[in-house]
Amino acid sequence: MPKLRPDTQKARREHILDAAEHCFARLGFHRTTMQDISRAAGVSLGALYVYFASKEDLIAGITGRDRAKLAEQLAAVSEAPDLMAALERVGEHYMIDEPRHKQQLVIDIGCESMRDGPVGEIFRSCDVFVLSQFEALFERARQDGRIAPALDSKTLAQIIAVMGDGLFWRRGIDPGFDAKTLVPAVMALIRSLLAPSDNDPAAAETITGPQSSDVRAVTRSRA
Amino acid sequence: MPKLRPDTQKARREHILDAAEHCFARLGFHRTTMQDISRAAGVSLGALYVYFASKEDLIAGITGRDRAKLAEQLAAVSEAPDLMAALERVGEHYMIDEPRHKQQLVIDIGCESMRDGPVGEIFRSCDVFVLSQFEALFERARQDGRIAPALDSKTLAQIIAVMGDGLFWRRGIDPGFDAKTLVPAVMALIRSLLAPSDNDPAAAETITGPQSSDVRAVTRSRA
Amino acid sequence: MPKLRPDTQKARREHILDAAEHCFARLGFHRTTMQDISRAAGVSLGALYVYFASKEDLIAGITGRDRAKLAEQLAAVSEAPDLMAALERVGEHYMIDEPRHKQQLVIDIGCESMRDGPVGEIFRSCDVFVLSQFEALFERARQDGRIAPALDSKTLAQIIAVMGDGLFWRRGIDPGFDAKTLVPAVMALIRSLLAPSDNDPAAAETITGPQSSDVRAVTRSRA
Amino acid sequence: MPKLRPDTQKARREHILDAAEHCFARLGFHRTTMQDISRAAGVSLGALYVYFASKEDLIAGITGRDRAKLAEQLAAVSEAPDLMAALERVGEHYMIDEPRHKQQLVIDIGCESMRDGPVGEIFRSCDVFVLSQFEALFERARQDGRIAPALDSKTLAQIIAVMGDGLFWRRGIDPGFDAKTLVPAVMALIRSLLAPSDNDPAAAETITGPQSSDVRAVTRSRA
DNA sequence: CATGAATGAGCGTTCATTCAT
DNA sequence: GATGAATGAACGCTCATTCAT
Repeated sequence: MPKLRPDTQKARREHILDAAEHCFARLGFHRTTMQDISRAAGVSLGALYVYFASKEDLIAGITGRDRAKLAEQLAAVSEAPDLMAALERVGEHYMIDEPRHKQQLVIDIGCESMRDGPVGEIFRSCDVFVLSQFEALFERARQDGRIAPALDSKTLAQIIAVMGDGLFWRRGIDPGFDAKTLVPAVMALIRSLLAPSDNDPAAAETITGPQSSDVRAVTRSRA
Repeated sequence: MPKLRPDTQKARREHILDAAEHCFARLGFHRTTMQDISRAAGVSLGALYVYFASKEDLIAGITGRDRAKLAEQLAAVSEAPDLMAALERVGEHYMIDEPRHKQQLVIDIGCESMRDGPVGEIFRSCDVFVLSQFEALFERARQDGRIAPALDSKTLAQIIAVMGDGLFWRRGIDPGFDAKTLVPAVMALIRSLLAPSDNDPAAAETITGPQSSDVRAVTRSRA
Repeated sequence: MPKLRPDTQKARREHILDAAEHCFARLGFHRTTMQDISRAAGVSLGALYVYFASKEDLIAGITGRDRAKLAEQLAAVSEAPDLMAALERVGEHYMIDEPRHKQQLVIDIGCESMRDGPVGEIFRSCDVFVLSQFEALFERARQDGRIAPALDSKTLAQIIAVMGDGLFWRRGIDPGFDAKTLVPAVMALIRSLLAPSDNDPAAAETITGPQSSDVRAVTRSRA
Repeated sequence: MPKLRPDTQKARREHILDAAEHCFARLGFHRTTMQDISRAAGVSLGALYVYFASKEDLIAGITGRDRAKLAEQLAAVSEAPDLMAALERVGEHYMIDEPRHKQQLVIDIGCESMRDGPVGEIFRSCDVFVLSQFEALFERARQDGRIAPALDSKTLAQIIAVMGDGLFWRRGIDPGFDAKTLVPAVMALIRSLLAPSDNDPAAAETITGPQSSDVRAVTRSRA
């Protein structure tokens, strides 16, 4: 069995990562055994260790993959003509399209990252990256005159993180979580923070007026 | 040997719970061994099992205690003359006064609660309780004319939970978390959602203008 | 099961050490599993770890026990009226009375000690101890006029070690090893090095004369 | 694909054996993995198994090579005009010129040879061969009148082995081993055993007096 | 012949839980 | 009631060896 073609290797790695993600999401990091993952991936235990040096390395792989995906999405938001609409799409993607166990996985990894170790380092670096991406995004938007927030970009990024993570957490933790209601409500909140003016010079009025009507619309849709 | 007096039993239980809380907060649930806890409590391993049937029972106990405490605080908020000020005090208590360990403990417990089992049940029942308390609180405030929110009380309660849990999560997860800036900012957001009319019947319009001044006020008040 | 009496604990430790010694001697350190030892000791795997923290700790225990025993023997030699006779008794004890697998065990431990680690440290400290004991023994004997060696005590101790270890090694390694012949022959060599005068002022003559006759006696006994 | 030329095969074998020797010497037999060796040899894992059937087969190969080398040296000693000088050169070669690694390797192999298996067989056959070579050597020297030992040749060979192996062992095991002092001292002992008469027919009497001067002579000659 | 990915039994060690004292 | 020694299944991980390519 000579050297595998790099793309075959890559594919196998991804396949194992998928299996691991699935197991971790269902059972949690600690309850999942390497056997579980190897079985789920249809691969021998030894083969697992050919691709990943340790259980933690699997988490690192999953986190890295997620970061790459989020980076792409953030880049797309950054270039979108309508900032809020793009942001909303990202929010809906994560909170509605994706299965709930993805959130649970992120929570598990975050939980694991609290006591330091390699997982913590990776998770933190990913977090710093996302925060700085958001900050840059808002800074650019502000300079382009597309938003007129009262808060500085860094704080803005942090509040977004608080709300995004809050949604993540609640979706993972609360079986009664109502994404359809809460995501738009949070988005309206974000909109009020950013005070976006998009292409509309009358934007100043969208802050109170339309925003509250948005909120009401959401409320009505629940009725 | 006669049965221990009930209050001695109770005290011993509390003492063990304290030790367990300490260990879980420092090491996390999975890394803490029953030996660790028995040692920290100055109690034999066997005695531990007299008071708690299993490791999970210990988290259940901790969660229950926390619930009682939060219920008390919520009751106090409910009876406070100034709703927002009371809410702010609760927020500051959890996010600033309490050590970071406590957040990490809650995150750990929440994480554990995701896969069903006794911990999940307790945690969820606690969550439902808090949510309903908040809902009732807002409903009463609305009927008293103290707030004039655009959203229904249930959604309001859920958004508060999202933001509260978001703060909890970020404080536990992010070593660079800046509570002094973020807690007031989130409080201002909540104020804008509730549109409290405590002293001002025109509160509904304070979303942008007054909101930002609110933020500044809060920030100033902490300096 | 309350605290075991210290002597019961000690006895259990010794019992496990015996079992481990037996296994290591038969199979070697690396081929012996903790299961093997626990089975041989009639103890559960977990109980093994109550008494010894690791596999290496077992080696440490065995080595420590051996050192204590040798220290006793050396002390006895030191106080014996007839130095050479006492030395010979020690040599015969180790090379003839004790089963061959004791040598093999020592060789195994020494082998393990070469690449550093905790085993190496223990083994080396034991070696230094024995060497210094020998040196002190010879120094005292020289000052008492009981021996008149041409070499200094330190070198003497080292040569004794070379010959003692050589005998150990060969007994462990060579199934055809003839202790009955070689131990006396080596003892005669040691005698020639020490030039003992015991209580006999005519000792100078015992160096060549009796020594060679000793050697011949040994040779004859093999015929 | 045609079979490789026999000398290419031979060269590859030697090359792998070199790499294995290096790894074993540094890490020990058990800590060295087949991967280590294949990497050190710059050869694929599969290729390793083309040349050597197993890990044990590698030690067997190394041992065999050593035997051939020692046999050559012994033959040279046998033909040397000055027996003791030749013996001394061999001793100095092994104990001083060669790196300590080599001793450790031999000890490792000997250790491995204790529990039977192919390694034991090879090692033992090598040992028997060396012993018999020594015996023949001494027998011839005695008949030629070059030595006049008090012991028979077989015992002589065995004592030489004890002392040689003792030096090997101590050099491998003891970081404080002082070859410069001990090798000459042991050589003087051997000289006293052999009672060589090369230049001096009165050699038989040199056991104490001349012996010590011999020791000094050897020591001086190295200064 | 050469390759190196794949295998899987087996290792040392941990720890929630039990129960004889 | 209290003790802590004992249990043993289960864990993450290794590595000699094989064999499809």
